[in-house]
Amino acid sequence: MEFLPGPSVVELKLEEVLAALADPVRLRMVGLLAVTDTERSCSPAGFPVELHKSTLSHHFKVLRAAGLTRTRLEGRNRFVRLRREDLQERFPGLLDAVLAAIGPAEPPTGSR
Amino acid sequence: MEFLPGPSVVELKLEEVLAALADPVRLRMVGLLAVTDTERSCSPAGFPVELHKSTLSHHFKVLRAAGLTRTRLEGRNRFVRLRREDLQERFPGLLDAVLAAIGPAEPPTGSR
DNA sequence: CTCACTGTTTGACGATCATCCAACAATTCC
DNA sequence: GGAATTGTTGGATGATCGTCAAACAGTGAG
Repeated sequence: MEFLPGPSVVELKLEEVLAALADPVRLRMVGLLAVTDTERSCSPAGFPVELHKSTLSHHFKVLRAAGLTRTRLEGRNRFVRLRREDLQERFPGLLDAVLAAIGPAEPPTGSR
Repeated sequence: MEFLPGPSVVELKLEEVLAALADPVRLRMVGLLAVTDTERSCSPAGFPVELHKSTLSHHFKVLRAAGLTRTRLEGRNRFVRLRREDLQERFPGLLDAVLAAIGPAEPPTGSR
């Protein structure tokens, strides 16, 4: 099981976490990840946002570099999930407050 | 008693609050304001940051526009304070978590 | 081995940001 | 009334950001 590198718990920086969350696209991605609190494929099916795949890749990288998410490799697929425990340990209550403020995100089952 | 205009509680936007906090200078300003949780003069004496006064003015404006602070006018002086209750009402736990994450800020009495 | 798929990287582009400088504005002091 | 004080504003500057397009890279399927 292989993961892409990211900061350890003690390396998490408040400013980077806040900066990563201060973008509407990434805030929505975090909200979607929080819905099931499990891994989610990086594919457009997993994140219904109308952006170029390179833009999504950029945002995934920012979230990972800030330490908000962990990315696992499986063949040519990437799976990403929130680092809720790590963030809770480093900045207690921060992510929960942000997720509560986001409000109910749309469920992953999309019946439009 | 006259205040500069700012958003009402319901007008507070999560992304703007996070964006305002995602800057190291503003994060420090918020931390300093939280120390005494009272009004603080906008003068350089109240905020020991080595920046141009127009830059401080810019940051005060961003904090106020995001709804993090309220600014009161008194002659040619400005006094600013955190809107802790408003932020707690709108985004429960968010500001407390941020302030806890900032850690102990230096006390306002400066005996270097 | 080639092609398809999933993502990443690089560069270009326009927009936004933080900073400083100079000028300006309102208030206070003498 | 003029000077000083406290801030604000506009503009310039360089840096950063989000976006897309094209090219690239690793893995899987046939």
